[in-house]
Amino acid sequence: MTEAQAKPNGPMPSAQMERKLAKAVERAQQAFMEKNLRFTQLRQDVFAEIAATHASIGAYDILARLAEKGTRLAPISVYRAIDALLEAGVIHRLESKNAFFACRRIEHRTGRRPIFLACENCNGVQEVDSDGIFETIDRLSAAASFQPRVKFVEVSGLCEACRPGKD
Amino acid sequence: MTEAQAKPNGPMPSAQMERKLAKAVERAQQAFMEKNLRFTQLRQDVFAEIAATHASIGAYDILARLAEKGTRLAPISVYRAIDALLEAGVIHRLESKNAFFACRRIEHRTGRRPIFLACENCNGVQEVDSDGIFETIDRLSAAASFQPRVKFVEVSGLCEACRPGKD
DNA sequence: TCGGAAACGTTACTTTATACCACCGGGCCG
DNA sequence: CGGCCCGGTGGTATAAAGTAACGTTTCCGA
Ligand SMILES: [Zn+2]
Ligand SMILES: [Zn+2]
Ligand SMILES: [Zn+2]
Ligand SMILES: [Zn+2]
Repeated sequence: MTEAQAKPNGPMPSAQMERKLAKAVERAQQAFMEKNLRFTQLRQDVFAEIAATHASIGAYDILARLAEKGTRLAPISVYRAIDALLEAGVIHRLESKNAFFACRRIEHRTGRRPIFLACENCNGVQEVDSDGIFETIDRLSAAASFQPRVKFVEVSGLCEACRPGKD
Repeated sequence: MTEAQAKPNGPMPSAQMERKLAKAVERAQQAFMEKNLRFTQLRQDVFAEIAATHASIGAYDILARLAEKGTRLAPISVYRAIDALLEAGVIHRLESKNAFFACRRIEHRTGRRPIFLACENCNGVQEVDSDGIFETIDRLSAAASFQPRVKFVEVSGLCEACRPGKD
């Protein structure tokens, strides 16, 4: 896993990946500005690392990758950056895996919640529209006199590419 | 926050609690028999500890409570018991809290999935019928060419008893 | 009754996450 | 200008959650 210079992360041409990553970072910056939060260097570095994987990644993996690039950090620093990124809504937390991934849908930052489809093989995550699930949850909660605050809908399985019996 | 949770259902005489717990243990035993699994002493102890809280409880809390009663165990032993209890379907795991609670709906052992309403104040958990949510998830997964394996829907919030602004 | 599988004990370890305290740098008040 | 607050950061240490490895015991069916 040592490459000349750039991110060795997938079958996509490095240049194109770089461009996409830069765009994602730019969008993140925008999100921070809109919420009057500071997109510091550390936060940017951590976000870039998460966005670069195009999958879910654990806090300590981020730590390790940054370390490889010369940025040695304490875990707490990464977690603080992650907290800020979560607050800005530019990443999501995958509860079932204790991992994080970059949000690719701008509308999530305005309160709209998706559901997460997490591949057990490649760690890729799809965010798909909840199609009324959260409304149903609200209704069920109300019927149970329960006041919902945070709702998690996560599905673990296999994505199309990782599915067996297809070639 | 490991001690003395208020029960969602108010104070209950100790004798009655004992009786309820005994019943729960008995039902668990039944479930183990039906699945040809062994309801060993360790598993029974761990289950009793979980069922006694009437709320979600972490593995290390179980460990501590058993230790107080003279049963000193290694973490792995508790986790092995938990695995068996999960397999038998007599407890559920709350992914968003890394905690476990006793199932109070027999029908869950036959594949029917509920959604979980977890109180952030008292740690009580309600299991309510999913009312088609899981079917919706299946549909959304199919539309995304995703093959689901494990699904969970968890809601974190406040139960009726813990709700502010009501007395 | 004996042989293999399941359960358990013990030790050590990994992974995930937070507490605590000091410091720095920019905005703000006097 | 000078002192102060405050959010962000660095560093150390430690808590919390979960697992690997390996040997021993217990159970159960042939
Ligand atoms: Zn998103
Ligand atoms: Zn995949
Ligand atoms: Zn249940
Ligand atoms: Zn409550």
